[in-house]
Amino acid sequence: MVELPIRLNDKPHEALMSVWWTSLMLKKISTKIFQPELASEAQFNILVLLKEAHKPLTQNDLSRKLLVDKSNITGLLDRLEKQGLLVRTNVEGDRRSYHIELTREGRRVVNKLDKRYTSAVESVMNELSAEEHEALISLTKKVRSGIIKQLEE
Amino acid sequence: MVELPIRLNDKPHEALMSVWWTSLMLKKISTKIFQPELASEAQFNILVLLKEAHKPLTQNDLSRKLLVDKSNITGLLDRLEKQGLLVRTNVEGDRRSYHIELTREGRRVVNKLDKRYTSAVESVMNELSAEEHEALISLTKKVRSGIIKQLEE
DNA sequence: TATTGTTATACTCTATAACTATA
DNA sequence: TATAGTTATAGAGTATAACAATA
Repeated sequence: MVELPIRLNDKPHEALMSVWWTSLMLKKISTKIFQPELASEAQFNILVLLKEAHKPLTQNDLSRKLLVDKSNITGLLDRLEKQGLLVRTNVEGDRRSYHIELTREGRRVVNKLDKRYTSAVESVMNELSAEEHEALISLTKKVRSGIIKQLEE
Repeated sequence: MVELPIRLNDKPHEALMSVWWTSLMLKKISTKIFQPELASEAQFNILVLLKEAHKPLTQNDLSRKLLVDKSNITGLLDRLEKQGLLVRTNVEGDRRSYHIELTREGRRVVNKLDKRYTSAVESVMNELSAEEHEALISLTKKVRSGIIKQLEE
């Protein structure tokens, strides 16, 4: 799996597939890391977003940031709320919306997973130098801006 | 979404998350590209693997190459076979196994999607130069080798 | 009229374990 | 005993459309 499972003749395609397969593998280890506290990466993404946000987020905010439809955000939050990791609170001035807030337990869990996750990340990313980290950031950012254009077409 | 939705203080983590979010976006466009012929990226991965393979593949081969459990390969192939895109044929000398082969229709579909996919890839990857393609390939390969080590721990 | 969130529906994928047939 | 594939099950994510309450 370090090598791509297929051979490609053109480099742009190979580069994209290389990103793709890397993320597929990332997904495999992430599943291990998040268990047993969380069921999925989607749940982790939500908790991290809530943790890092400097202001309260609505379900709509989460939907836009995570590219997940609002109808599915409802279900994701239901499961996390049921586990006691977050709560919906009323928004003053807009009775249609909720602010999503981590509970104390939610904060504990996300911090714990973040540690576990960060240590796995360190071990993985030790393969690369500081310059290579920078390069990878800048290259994938370019890929994303290509994707944005593609999405707009 | 060109910018990561969260700010990170350390570069290795940022680099990994950048790969992660890029793949999340890739997944979004891939869903568009595969429809209506295929239901998922998992199905496309199987067809591409079959197309590129230079020898017949068994379900076990697919399972190992795609990191998908063999029990789930069964279901994936069932759906693709039902659509007439592939067939299971007996393997001479091992009555436990099947060789999975694309049908004429399967070949037609994978070629069609591959074209659609390739043209989207080109448009996305035009953002990068030839040298950058090479760099991205080599960097993500390093990340994968880090992941392999992590998986072995 | 537009927006926020919910409900309903119907697939698809995934993880796990127990099972059959064959090697 | 080990291996290839199937079956069964339950949980989780996704896409889509219709809906209620509020703005």
